Amino acid sequence: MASEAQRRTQLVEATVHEIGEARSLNVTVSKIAKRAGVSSGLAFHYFGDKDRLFLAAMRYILTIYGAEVRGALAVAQTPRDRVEALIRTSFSSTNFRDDVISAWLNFYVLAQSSDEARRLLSVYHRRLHSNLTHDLRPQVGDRATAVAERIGGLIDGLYLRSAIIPQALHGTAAMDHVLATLDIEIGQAQ
Amino acid sequence: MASEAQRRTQLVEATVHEIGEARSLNVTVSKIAKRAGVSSGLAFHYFGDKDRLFLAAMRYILTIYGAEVRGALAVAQTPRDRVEALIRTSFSSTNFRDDVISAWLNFYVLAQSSDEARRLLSVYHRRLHSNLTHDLRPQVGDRATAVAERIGGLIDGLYLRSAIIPQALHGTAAMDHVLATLDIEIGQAQ
DNA sequence: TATCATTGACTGATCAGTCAATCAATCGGT
DNA sequence: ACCGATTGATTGACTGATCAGTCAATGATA
Repeated sequence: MASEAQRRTQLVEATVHEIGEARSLNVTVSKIAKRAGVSSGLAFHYFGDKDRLFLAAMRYILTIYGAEVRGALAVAQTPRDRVEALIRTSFSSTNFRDDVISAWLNFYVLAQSSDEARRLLSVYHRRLHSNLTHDLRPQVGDRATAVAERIGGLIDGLYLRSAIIPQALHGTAAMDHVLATLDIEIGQAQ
Repeated sequence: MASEAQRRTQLVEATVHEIGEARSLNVTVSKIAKRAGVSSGLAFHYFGDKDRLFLAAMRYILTIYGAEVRGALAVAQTPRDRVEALIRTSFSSTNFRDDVISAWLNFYVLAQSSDEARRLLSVYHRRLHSNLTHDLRPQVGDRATAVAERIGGLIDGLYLRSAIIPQALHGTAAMDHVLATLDIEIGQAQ
């Protein structure tokens, strides 16, 4: 017998793996439960329904991403280092794992129809934006907000491209483009 | 009785509408057929299976987008105008219709598991990239390729954000950011 | 004994895809 | 003009499979 917390984690991780394997949200609760080594009944017992299991998986992904960002920021010294840390984290190997990519894409789709999913996604966006703005201000002053918007958008867009069509744009190249944009924006007259 | 071409178009358009309404690919062929005013059997008769109906819908969206781009380019005079036209078209009202947004997002998901969907998506990417590169070259010289990559990525990323969380970023604002980036990139020393 | 974890068989609903049958248009021959 | 035949358009009932969610029963623990 395991504690509720352990089971929830197992189920959530299994959900991410299954989504990654199916490359869509078309995964059955039974398969998820099987992968987690429990019965389907238990999944329903703890999460109520499939939607809430998906949302828990989304929170899990966002939590890990958030932790990675915090870790990277912790070792950064200058504001410039901190912005670079934010960019590099977005293109880290963690975020290029097949299941993580698939999860993100499907969460974007889910965000269209689920208020809670949209809320979670906008929390991520706001946090990234506020981190960027904070560390860009010493470097670009009043332009910080606008530059943060552009750097953030560029991260999302290039991530999307390199995740889906890696032949056309490797993750490393994508990251370099964002860093190049950062240099250009910082070099602008204020 | 209607011709095969007419029926195919009706079914494809109905598919886009249904995807837009469901905000996912979880739509039944029966509902699509009903919306198109025909029986489900006819949909299978013409498209074979659901996947091929989705791919046809994707081609339809990309064709319309391509036509809009061609139209906008036709009236543009200078290279700068042409790049602007490409950017503005990506944020046109057509592309902000709910069903079109939903279709795009779901096509990104589909591209993970369907070779044909990925192929279609990379055709779109290559075309945008080559258009951008061509018209950027007179303005930024050898940097054209890199700048095109960044502008293209920014378009995708900001489109995604403004499509999903319009409260955080209106489509118009998103477009302005891309145009601002264009100015900055052109203003760079070569 | 009381409580919590866990199972897995079961139900009801949904849906992709099939198929045999009907309906409409066209055409070649008379 | 008329007719049978051929071809293509169209239907919708049907099947087999899948799956979300339920629930009564069992196992473990304190």
